[in-house]
Amino acid sequence: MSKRKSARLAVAVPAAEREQLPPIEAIRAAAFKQFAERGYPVVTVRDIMKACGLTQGALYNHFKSKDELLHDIIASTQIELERVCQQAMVDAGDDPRAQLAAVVRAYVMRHCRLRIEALVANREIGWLDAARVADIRRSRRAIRDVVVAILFRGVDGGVFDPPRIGDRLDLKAIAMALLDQWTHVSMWYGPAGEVAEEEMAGLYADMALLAVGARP
Amino acid sequence: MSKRKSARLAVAVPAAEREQLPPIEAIRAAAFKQFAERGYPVVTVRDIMKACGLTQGALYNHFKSKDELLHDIIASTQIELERVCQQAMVDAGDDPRAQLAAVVRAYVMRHCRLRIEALVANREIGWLDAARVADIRRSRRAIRDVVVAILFRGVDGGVFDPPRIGDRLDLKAIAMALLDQWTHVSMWYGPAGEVAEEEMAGLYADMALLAVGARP
DNA sequence: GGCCGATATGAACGGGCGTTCAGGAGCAAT
DNA sequence: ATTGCTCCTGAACGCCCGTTCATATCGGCC
Repeated sequence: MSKRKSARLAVAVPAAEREQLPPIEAIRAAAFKQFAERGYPVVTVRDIMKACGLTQGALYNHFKSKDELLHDIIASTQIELERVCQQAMVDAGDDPRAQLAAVVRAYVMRHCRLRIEALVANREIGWLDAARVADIRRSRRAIRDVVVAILFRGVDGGVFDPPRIGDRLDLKAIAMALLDQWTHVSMWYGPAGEVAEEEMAGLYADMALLAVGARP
Repeated sequence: MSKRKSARLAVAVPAAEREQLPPIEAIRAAAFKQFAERGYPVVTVRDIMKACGLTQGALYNHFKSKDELLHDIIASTQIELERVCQQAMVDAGDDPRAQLAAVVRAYVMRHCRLRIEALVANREIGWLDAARVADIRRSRRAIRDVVVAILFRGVDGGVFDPPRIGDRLDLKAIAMALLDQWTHVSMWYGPAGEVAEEEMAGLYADMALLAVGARP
């Protein structure tokens, strides 16, 4: 096997700040960067620790295992994403259109700005063991349910008219389709890109409102 | 490391047909299944060959390396996907609305029916070496360009009115957003599911037409 | 029957893996 | 000066990896 020395994904270096981070934070940062660039299973404990200027054994003073390290960094971003989405909905008032737009903006903006973190959280989750993966999936379901709830209120109040399957309305499928769209902007959004994060978030919000048949 | 004995993703067994396949096809099938379930880097050559009732050395009578095997199975599905999309557009006549709907349907239907293949093609591409990954990316770009071209003709002919960023129109971003949505249905669509493939494809087509502001 | 090309075997190779652990370094409190 | 604690080192352990290769098997063809 080629063992992948080359990068899967270019990621900007966090500059010279590395030196004064406490070791546990340096490990987290190095792990994030390397997992994003090359993927969890081919990044070795030795790789991560060398990037922090330490040797492999020192990892186990801060984490029980490589698996726990992955869970730690995924869980922290996932929980924060859940919080941001809940907050966006609450702050947006009562109109489901405003709520949906606010959640899309928050979600997409975060996936543009913190694309490394989003990438790792979404792509590497499968390497966690069963107990830890369940923890993350719960949070994902919670976000999906926020979207479903907004859609339901919008349909109920007559401001959304989303496409149906025959005469059935599958809000869960629609929410999944929208979330897939928002999530994977982190796969291709260019940080030095031509389009600003806010503009991208606005575009996605407009598309979402159109897709669910929001009345103007 | 846990080395992941458990499945990342449940996949139906191809039944008793395995026995009469020629060896190279049996290897391809076993590799597809295992890569989908557990991910390329943790599936060993020994795993794949044991699933075919052979030993590890026999792989190299059919493929030059594990990497070539991955490229072989990804490329075959990717090329076919490209062909299906092109064909769908051509068969749909001149109306960009019919063309877009046809491409969505073809794309989503394929990603529901052949979800294992789609999953591997989309998720494991990053493990290929640089030369082989370029080959696949070209095909993906070609599909994206099909979508961009349809959008362009639709806007040009006044039947699409997609959201803009300020006054700018970013058809590439819109095409990417739509493709992300269609692609990742393969991550959660349940084959024994409540919704048939055709219905799901129809739902996605409706959402796409709404999202680009198609006139009725 | 004898030969050949295609294909399978399974030991071997060189290397890397996650994790453990005995020992050492630095430092604050005694 | 001594103790005790935290943190780090780097060798060691047991295991598995992709790949190679000498050897064996087998079906078809002269």
